[in-house]
Amino acid sequence: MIRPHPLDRVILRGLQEDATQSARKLAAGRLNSAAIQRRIQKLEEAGAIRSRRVILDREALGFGVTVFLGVKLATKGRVSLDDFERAVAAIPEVQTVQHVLGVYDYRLRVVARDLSDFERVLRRRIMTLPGVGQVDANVLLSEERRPGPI
Amino acid sequence: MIRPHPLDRVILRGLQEDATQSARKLAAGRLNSAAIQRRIQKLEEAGAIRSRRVILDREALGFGVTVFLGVKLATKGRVSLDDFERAVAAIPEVQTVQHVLGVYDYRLRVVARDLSDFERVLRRRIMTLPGVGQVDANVLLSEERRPGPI
DNA sequence: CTTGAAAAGAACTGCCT
DNA sequence: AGGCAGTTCTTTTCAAG
Repeated sequence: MIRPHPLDRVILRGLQEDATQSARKLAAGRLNSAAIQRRIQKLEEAGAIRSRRVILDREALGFGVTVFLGVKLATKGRVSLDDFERAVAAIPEVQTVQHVLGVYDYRLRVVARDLSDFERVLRRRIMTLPGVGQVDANVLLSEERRPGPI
Repeated sequence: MIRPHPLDRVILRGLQEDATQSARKLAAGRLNSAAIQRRIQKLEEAGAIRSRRVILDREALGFGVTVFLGVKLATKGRVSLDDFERAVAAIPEVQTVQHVLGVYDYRLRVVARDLSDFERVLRRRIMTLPGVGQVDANVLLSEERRPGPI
């Protein structure tokens, strides 16, 4: 397990907010940019940083509807989990697949152009998935991502 | 609304997987790096790209437990929504706050070091939030993020 | 583990097609 | 809008404290 140095925590927090920040800005006078650079590299090698990605604005791109689906499977053998996951992977509108333990078996983040587009996805793609039992839905109104603990 | 050029779709898809990719790699022989560069800048100005962030490996950092909470409020006036959101914002373990319409009123992504740490957060932090009614939980087993439609 | 400098690479700009 | 070339900034590497 990685126990990040206090300086590393500052770096990780900064990169979480904006990954384009140069090492020089992250240093902010406290340290040399090369030192920060080395710390970032160490963190990446140690696996603390999983990936660097762009977050798209789906609404600006014409996908104004985001819905979270909670799925309960009707049949839960190992094969049915594999089948379900394989079939879900073929649906382009599904942005995230989470295998969970609790009220649901799977949670899906689904994006669509509008509600009627979402209905199409739900009827043709989701409800026809192998092994699907009950499906609950929540429509996203607003979302705030926060740094979380480090 | 932004209607991205086919080339832009390729670029956005690439940047979603790995935002460190240089324009040269994204071009991949098809185009000049400067052309890609300009397209990326246009996309950023148009608001297609919301932000660039690092995704941390919480497990590697000692936060092995991720739980999704579905929260139903007991009282749902405008004031209680504001109160709830303000109070939630003060909990460092809460990584995401989603205001939703459907089965729940709010969905929270909560990270903790282990299950007993999570119990502490749940009892001391979540259940004491103003206006909280019923709380459902799902423990994350595995997660797959996919590109989604563009 | 930090510094400072030098080398390599990527991003941005103007001009041309 | 794509290509080319020059400038600037960032990352990377390395010797040294």
